Amino acid sequence: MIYDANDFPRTTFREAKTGMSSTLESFRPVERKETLGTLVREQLRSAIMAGQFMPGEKLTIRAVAKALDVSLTPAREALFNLVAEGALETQPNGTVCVPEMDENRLIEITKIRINLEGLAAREAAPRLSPELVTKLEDTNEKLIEADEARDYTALRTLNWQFHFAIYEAAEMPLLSRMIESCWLMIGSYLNVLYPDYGQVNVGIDIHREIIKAVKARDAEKLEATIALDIRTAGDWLAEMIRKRAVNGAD
Amino acid sequence: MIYDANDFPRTTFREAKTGMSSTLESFRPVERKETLGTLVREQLRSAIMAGQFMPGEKLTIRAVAKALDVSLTPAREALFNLVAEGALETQPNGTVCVPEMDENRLIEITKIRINLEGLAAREAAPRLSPELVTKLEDTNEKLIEADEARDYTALRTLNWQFHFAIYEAAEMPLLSRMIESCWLMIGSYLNVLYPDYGQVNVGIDIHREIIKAVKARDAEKLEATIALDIRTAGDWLAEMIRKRAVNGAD
DNA sequence: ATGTGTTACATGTTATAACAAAATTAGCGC
DNA sequence: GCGCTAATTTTGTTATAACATGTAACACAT
Repeated sequence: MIYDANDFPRTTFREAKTGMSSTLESFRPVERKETLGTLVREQLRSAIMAGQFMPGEKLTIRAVAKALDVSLTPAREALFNLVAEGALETQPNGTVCVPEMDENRLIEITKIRINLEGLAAREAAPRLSPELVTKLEDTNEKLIEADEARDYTALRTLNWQFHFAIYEAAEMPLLSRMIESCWLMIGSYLNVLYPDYGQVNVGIDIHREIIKAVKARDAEKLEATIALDIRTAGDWLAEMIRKRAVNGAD
Repeated sequence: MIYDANDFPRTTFREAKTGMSSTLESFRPVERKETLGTLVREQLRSAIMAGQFMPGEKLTIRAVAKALDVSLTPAREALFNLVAEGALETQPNGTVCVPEMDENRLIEITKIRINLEGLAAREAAPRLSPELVTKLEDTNEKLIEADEARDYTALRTLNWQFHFAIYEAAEMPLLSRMIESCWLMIGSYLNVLYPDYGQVNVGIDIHREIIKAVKARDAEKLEATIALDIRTAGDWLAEMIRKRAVNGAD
């Protein structure tokens, strides 16, 4: 109930192993049974990404275990994995909580994002295919529709898909994962700062520019435009944080 | 015995919360009691960093638990936290193992490192103090001594301290942590590829250049020199991997 | 000797119980 | 009402047992 699972398609690391008999050639290796710990972690990941937790909110092991009807063991595993990933924090007494966002943290994450996503853009540029362009245009269409429909949940998912479609083209799985972690770190704050609005509605023009750069396979422009996108979102969030501080919201 | 703890000083994330009475101003928050899971994780981290595990080596939960004389719970927690951090991997059946290093992976990590550590260098540049310069010179002295004494364990620790002294100056804890993860990912291979040699002995000249740049607070030169350092190490490792592939070592 | 089926063992997964420490609440005296 | 103490509850930590699954070894039949 609380932990509503959205589908931010996660980059996977498991490759298919080949080598079967002739008639069974078309078989794919059976999908690995997901452990409870993994399932819990993905649920939490989606909830964090969707901003369903308040900054500073405590996530007690037992509460998570109860909410998802599992024992303490997988709940604890999931929480601490997210801590290790940087998405959550542990307080001195061991309690896991959603990290607070201050301006310093936001600035740091923004700088890291510009570097990491810039690198992904540069590396992806020479590998960008016409198929990807159509996919991006398609995603952007849906994104605009979602924006007009004020469906900000879908909007956020589509924004994710838009950006990671490019980053995946770089074929740098470790890099993708790091970028993902960065998104998780800021994802927590979107809904808090914008209970009613999305953060990317101003970014649609920038998305058009990104698509142009992808079409042209212009690495420099692509990187610059993505950096602009990140910076814009960062400035926006920073302003929100400042407002919040002035208003004394807590 | 197997899991020999070296001291790669870990960047910590627990900031001191201020707001004490005047006389107790100088007090530091009491050191958090380490949990078994944390201790196991740090032991494993040191062992990985020191390259004490072979690439592909399986780390079974029970073996770790037995070696450190703890139950399965903290051993499992430690292993999976390192997986979440990217230092270890899980096989399809859930077994945790040290990731294999191929050239693609090495190239990817090297690119990421150049970006991340370059960012840290740029950000650190304006904050570099004369005290840091002396510290770096001191560390480099010891490093040269360790190199001459062929004490490659000490050498690696000192190399770590040298680089992270600069990165810490950037005061970007999240960035430091990401860089740390990168070092962990390549650390595993150093001893395997160089059972008898260190990898930084050629880097001492570069270190001198780094110190020069730090003295001059020249952000561009610092970044470029660090990039050179990373690239040099990467090329060296890549060559080793190729040799190993030809020799068919496994 | 090879292939096959069965058994034994190793290993990951998860729930539970017991414990300790922290946080909260209740109670009491002033 | 305020402050302090004690009791209660909450919460994190860890060990253990039970279970499921995967792997290896072994015996047996062809």
